[in-house]
Amino acid sequence: MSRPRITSHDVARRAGVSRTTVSLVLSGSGRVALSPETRKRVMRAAEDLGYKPNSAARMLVSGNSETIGLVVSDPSILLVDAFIPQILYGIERANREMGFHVLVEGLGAEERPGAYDHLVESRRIDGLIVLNPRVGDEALVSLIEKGFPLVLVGSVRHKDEVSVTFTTRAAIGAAVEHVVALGHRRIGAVTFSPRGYTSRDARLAALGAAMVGHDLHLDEDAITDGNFSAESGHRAATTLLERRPDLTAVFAGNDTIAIGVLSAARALGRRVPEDLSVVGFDDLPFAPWLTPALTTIRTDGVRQGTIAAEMLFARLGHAALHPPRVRLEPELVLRRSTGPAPD
Amino acid sequence: MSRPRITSHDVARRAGVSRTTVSLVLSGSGRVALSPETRKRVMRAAEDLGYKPNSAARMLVSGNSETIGLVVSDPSILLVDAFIPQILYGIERANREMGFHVLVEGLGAEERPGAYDHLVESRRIDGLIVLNPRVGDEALVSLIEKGFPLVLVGSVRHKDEVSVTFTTRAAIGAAVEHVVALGHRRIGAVTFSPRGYTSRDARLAALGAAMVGHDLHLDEDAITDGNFSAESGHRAATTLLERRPDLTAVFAGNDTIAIGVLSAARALGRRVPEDLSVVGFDDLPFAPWLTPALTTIRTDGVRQGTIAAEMLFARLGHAALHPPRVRLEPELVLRRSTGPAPD
DNA sequence: GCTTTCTACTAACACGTGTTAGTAACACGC
DNA sequence: GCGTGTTACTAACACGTGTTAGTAGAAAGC
Repeated sequence: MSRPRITSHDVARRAGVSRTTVSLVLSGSGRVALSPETRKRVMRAAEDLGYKPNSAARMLVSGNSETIGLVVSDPSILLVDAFIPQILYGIERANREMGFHVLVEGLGAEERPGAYDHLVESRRIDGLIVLNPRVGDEALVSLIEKGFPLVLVGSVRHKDEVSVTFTTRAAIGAAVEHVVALGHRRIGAVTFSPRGYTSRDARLAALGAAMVGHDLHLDEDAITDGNFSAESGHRAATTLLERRPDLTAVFAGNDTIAIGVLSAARALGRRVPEDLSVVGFDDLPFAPWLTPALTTIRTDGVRQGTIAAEMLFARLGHAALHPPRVRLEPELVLRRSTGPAPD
Repeated sequence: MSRPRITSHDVARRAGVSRTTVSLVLSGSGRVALSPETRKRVMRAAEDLGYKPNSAARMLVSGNSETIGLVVSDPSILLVDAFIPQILYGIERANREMGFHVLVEGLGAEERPGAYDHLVESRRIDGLIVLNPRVGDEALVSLIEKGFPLVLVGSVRHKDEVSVTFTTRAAIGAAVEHVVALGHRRIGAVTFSPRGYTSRDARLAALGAAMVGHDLHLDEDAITDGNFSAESGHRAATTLLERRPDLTAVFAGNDTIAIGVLSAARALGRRVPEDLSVVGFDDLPFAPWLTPALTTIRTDGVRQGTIAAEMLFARLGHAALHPPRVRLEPELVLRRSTGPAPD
């Protein structure tokens, strides 16, 4: 271990040229003329010695780290919700293709003003992707206003933010249409999180709006909040179904919550879909294999992650420009957890 | 944006001392004497200016990046298996506590000899944690033999490896005991992956051994291989149950696979647990909320990740020494998916 | 009063790279 | 023969930090 590092100096000596030449060959912009023969010789020497440039030195002089930061607002969500890994995968793959690295950083519960400063100011990263941002995160807003290269997976409703989100109106509209067509009129919801997470609020608003379009109303007491986990979904659904036993359809905030809803329904002796229809959100890979197979709204987390990464590369000048806000369109997937309303 | 960076030079000027003094105050080993008053003044100046040391410069001179690499052997597993996020969470949290950063790197399908060299030789990371290593990964073995600080979450059965794994004998023994006590004698298995992943092989071997202890035999045709996803579990279980309709109990390679097994059983008209008992592995957060609630073997992924990180810190000299191989003991959790064997 | 020890600080180097300005050699045009 | 380019290369600086060797001044020892 700790055998002496090979530096560009060693390569230069072996190739019989100056260190400058080595640098120009291996990472020069081509603005300086070099004979093809010298080029070959240097590259050969580098290859022979197994030369890998020291990234710290490179960062120092260039100012770029070829690394992006990925901030997971509340990392404990990782434990229970399978959606984040999809996004992570998309981001990681896109970065790998660009030769970039991904630094994963969790934020604790504390959201003090300087939360991101350490990462940003230490120049460790060139840009940032923030997952599940919360409206009102001041540290985040200040970073946006400073103009730091930043992409949100989600939204904080800031005019200058760059973000990837999913529209909800059309798909939830279609889902409501589907459920209403099956005869349901008393519809409830179990969200995936407390208030403040924009996509929770957006999904709920879209549900309410779609119901109004059918002369229905989403009652306040027909909503209970989950907290990311299946267990929280089970508890919230139990509360909901005991308070409002007349409900015949429930929209779950996401598929993990839906697992809990299915479990709660079963525990209360309600058969799905005969007595109760359940609609999920996300279409995670396990959704078709639940009992019963879940009707849900498909969002493509991998794509969302990939696009977030591409938008960031664009801001860093490495890719074609994107519009500042990308909104993806999810899609209704019909399976077995929705059926005709009971009489 | 891009306002001039604040360097230690600026802090020095403001505090009226030399740059050296600033460096000594903020990160010196205390071997040089400094008056308390100067200390205060420097710290005050740094605070006022919001000084954050440039990490690249620091890395360059110190040789440490305070970053560990986390290699996910096959990142697409992220998409379908919820166990990896548990480990990731544990690692991330431990690193955050130590002030370390985590660089996540996926390996493509290609496993050429120099797979890890880029990360290691570029000095971007101080140490490495490898998830789901595969026996026979030469690049990995060569890294181990070079003595690079490396911790495996899993094993490649190398004599010098440092690894965290789960024992399987006792817990699987208990599970077999439980199932046999319920009257089952024809037992099958659906693995979570093809051959070559050590924990697949270990779980299968432990199952076979435990069965022998009860004068039973795990037939070759009572085993089918899944491939991480619930879908693959469904397919493999369907094949298995059609080939061996006499089986009354099935061990699933993990809980995600178990989702598929439950789904397949239902599709074939086999009730769980009345007609078929199912045992999972991992006790993921959703396991209690499946239909029926899953009997499974609890492994603590977060703890595994935390310990892996601590072992690495130990190797880097930042923490107390660990034994080179830690084996955690999982625990049988009884729920509703196992019941008396049908007559 | 002279040397010695101690305190508080700093000058100067090192880390390994990218890049700009500059040079030496040579060809070319007139 | 002299300026003008062109080609192929290199010396020297910059990036921002950690650390060692060294210095000036004061205190202490005798």
